[in-house]
Amino acid sequence: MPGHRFAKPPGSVLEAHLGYWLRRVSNHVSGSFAKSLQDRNVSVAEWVALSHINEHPEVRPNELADAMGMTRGAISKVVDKLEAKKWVARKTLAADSRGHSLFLTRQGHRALPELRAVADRNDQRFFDCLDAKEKAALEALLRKLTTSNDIRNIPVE
Amino acid sequence: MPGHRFAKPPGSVLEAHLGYWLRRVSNHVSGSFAKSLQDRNVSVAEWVALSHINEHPEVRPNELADAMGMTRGAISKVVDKLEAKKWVARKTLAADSRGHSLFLTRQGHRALPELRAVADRNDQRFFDCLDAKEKAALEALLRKLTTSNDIRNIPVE
DNA sequence: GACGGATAGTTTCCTTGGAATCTATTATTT
DNA sequence: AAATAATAGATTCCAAGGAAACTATCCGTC
Repeated sequence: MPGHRFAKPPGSVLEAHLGYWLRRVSNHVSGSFAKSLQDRNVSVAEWVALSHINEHPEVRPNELADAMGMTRGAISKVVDKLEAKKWVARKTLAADSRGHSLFLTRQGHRALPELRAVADRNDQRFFDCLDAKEKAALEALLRKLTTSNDIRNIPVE
Repeated sequence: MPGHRFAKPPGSVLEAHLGYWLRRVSNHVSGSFAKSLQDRNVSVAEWVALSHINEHPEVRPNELADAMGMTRGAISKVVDKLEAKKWVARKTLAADSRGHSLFLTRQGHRALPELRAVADRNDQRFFDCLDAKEKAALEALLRKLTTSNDIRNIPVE
């Protein structure tokens, strides 16, 4: 193992930052995922929202925003898109007429499997180069970073 | 530890994807970095470009785009910003008048240390929760993903 | 050495997402 | 119960980045 003896091999300032590597890889993975989805005219954010609403029926836009790490404004637009596709509907709460709850339409449910397949394929393709152990290690590290930095998580319920 | 015994605890389809975790953490780290920089009116992309040009004087926009994983069009705009700040200058190549080379101005050099400090702090803060071993593991995994997926890398020279 | 392609960089158009504002409703205070 | 504050969601405005078109130059061929 050469070059590990005298402090940081000069390398690059950028490369010294884990955030740099993270951004690099993440942008690439997400970018490629976005490209796979764009044949279907679906954005990554739409997929995440759809999937989340599916798993948390009756979520409120508020919570969805938290879960997805986006602002309410952005979520509002994403939901608009999904509503335009007739995949998601908003229902005004009985208790509080300011609030809505979100749920999938029948069509939304029908759209899920294919999108999930695209997501699965994309993920597999990218992380194929890691063996099971490495994948587990990566996931564990990312989870640790998530919780340690109080990154708003999917309502764990 | 409940619910860990029978195959994949249903969890969530999203959470099953490493790309999801990656995006989540990466967005958060970069977002926070962006916020630290915005007092100085500097974007993450500008920091990366500045730093890269510093370490590779005379790079061409072309190469910078490759290195940063951005399009030439986007780089053009980032360089515009840096030029407006008088931190970077373009010099037309003698050999090929289509091409430029980029280099830091004196002011650009002077701006570096403070920005580097911001970057360092941000990175430390986020990855503080990992010990040295974990950090090394994470970096190794990200590097592996980078090379295995042929993510255009900083010209390794 | 003129013409058809490649190439470098720029520009234009479009989409996405954040910040701040706005509207409508509900909660709280007095 | 009137007035004020807080909250949910939508809207507006802006900056960033990709795709594709555009401009200027260079290269290879004839």
